Amino acid sequence: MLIQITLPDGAVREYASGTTIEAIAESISPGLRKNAIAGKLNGKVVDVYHPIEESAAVEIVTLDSKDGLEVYRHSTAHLMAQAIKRIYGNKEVKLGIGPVIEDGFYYDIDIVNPLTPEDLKKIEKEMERIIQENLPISRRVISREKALQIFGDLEDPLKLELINDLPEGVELTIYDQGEFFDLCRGPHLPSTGRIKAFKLLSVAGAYWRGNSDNKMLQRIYGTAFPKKAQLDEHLHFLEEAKKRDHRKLGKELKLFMFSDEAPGMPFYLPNGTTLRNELEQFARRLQIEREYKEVRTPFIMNQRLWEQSGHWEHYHENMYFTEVDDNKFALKPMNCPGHMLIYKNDLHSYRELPIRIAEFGQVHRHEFSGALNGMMRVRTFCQDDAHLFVLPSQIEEEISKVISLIDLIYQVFGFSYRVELSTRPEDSMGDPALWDQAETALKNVLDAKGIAYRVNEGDGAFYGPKIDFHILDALKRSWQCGTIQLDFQMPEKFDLNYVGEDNQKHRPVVIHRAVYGSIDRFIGILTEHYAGAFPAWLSPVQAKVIPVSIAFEGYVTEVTEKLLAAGIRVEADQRNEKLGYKIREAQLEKIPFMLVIGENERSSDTLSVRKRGEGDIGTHDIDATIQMILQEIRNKA
RNA sequence: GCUCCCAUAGCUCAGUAGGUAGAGUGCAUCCAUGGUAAGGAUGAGGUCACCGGUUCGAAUCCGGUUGGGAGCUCCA
Repeated sequence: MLIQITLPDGAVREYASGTTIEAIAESISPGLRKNAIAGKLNGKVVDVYHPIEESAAVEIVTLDSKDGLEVYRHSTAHLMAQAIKRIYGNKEVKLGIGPVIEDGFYYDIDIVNPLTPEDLKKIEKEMERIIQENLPISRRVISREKALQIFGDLEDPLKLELINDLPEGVELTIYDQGEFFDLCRGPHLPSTGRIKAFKLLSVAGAYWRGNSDNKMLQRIYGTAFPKKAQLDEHLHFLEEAKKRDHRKLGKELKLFMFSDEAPGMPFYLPNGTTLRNELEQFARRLQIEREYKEVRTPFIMNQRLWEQSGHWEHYHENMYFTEVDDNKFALKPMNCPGHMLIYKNDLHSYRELPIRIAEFGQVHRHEFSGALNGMMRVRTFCQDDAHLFVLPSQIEEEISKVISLIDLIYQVFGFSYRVELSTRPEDSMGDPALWDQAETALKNVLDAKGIAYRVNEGDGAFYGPKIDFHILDALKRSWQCGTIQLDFQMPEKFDLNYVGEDNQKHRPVVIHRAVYGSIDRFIGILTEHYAGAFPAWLSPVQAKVIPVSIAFEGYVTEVTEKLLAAGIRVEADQRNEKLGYKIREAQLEKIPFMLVIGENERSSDTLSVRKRGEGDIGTHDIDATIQMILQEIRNKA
């Protein structure tokens, strides 16, 4: 019987029923057959050996595609599992799950002895051996009973649990390669010899199925690429990313420090304080232009306020408490309740709304010790927070304005970002109908602005749905920074109201928003983003005056004072060192402008300018240099 | 919080048979007075994170505590 196969280019070819992806690839070209590692049958990824009984749309999957790479990495995970079983014993190693992730794969295993980096090397060697053996990888369908029997014989409780949890009617498959087999949906490469370049990266603990009530397994991370050069490039990227680590750069550039006396709480050194002040001032100016009013609220407020706001119920495990004069107080984990009190301090008319209250609010949250990570995850941080009190009819316009503000600010840093809409979580507060209304409002704005977004079902805050802005850092990790949250609950809890046109009381709606999110974390992200070479407007020291020798002290002082008077953050390096030495040091400090002074400059009232990233850009007179630096600062480039 | 790893001079790190510590850099002093990424000499600087145990003797071995790292979980 003949069947018709439709290829991606629209061509239709006839084959005998029972043909395979492999055979179809071969019929197209021998090269394609060599490169085929899987196929897509009506959009579903399958093995190259998969028999095709009926007419279908078929696509040959090669390593160049995303699907192909995933198959490749998945097979590498199996290869690793096989190597581990060979080394440590078939029954001694219990396999959990071994999925493909962003830049590689991992496998969770249960094994008595903790694995060390030396073990990883041993496993890699064994993996190489199995590649040499070029074992064919084949698929077989088994019944649920048979699967339970096989993994029961293997004494592998993890796989048995997986099998038992698979829904009825699902086809169970096992993939074999030599003596090794694994329960797996597949598909996989045709044989182990197809794997060319891989590397095991690290081993760490991971709870079985991500639940801390379950047993802790060992997770081995690895990565694999079709070509050695690609693997090398990836490993090189990881090295480069390490050099940009904000914890390392923060120390080197003296931006901030940490102390055993306050784990997870950053100390800002003078350089970091300058940077942070610039970030705050930048946001502050834009907010004033947009008619926000800035406030400050107490760090510690009575516990009953937090009970009223719902934070006690939903958030107390992350809060710090204290007792003073027999009264219980809490250190604020969020700024909203304070802003609610400010709103209630006055009677408001509908004519006043929207009211936009902003605060650079320092909050404290008790994070797990194991969750702390430099500036990225801390226990006290400053939010560039604001609460907008609006009429229901103003919701969409106000949200639209916030989105524009966020976009404007991110553009200055050159960040690309992703937008996510998070909907009602399980422990939500309030009427589901209000939630639906709020979610619809957020969707409307995003759609109207033509912004692409992903929906995260159930990931909203307990008081309302939110739009989150995720930026991508140098390590390609995505960080949630900006957020816009709609809140119908807080106005209820605090009995907020305004007097309407009808002279009656009405409920305003609250919009929470942040752009940097955490200023502290934003500084961490910026440090990695710029690799410590901050643009002039953010640089703690914008210019350094460097004399060729101590003979020019007077002129150096004169120049320095002129720059200071122009508002430039300048330092003079009057140490009795050689020019090259001082330049090297300023270079390591990543200072944007070095102003070199010697006899030529003094006698002509000029400066020799050395610009970061460009080198010596020649001699300029003092005022022109000042203007050039000021221009660069203003440009924020 | 949990699992594994780590903690030596301000910083980056050696110290791999248990015999009370070393380099580079930085710092101080002196010499050298210089033109775009490191001139030379001398010197100061350490309860080897903390507490306890084993031992004649512990930076080194064992236990605990604190802090850090890689993850799990949660979030900004």
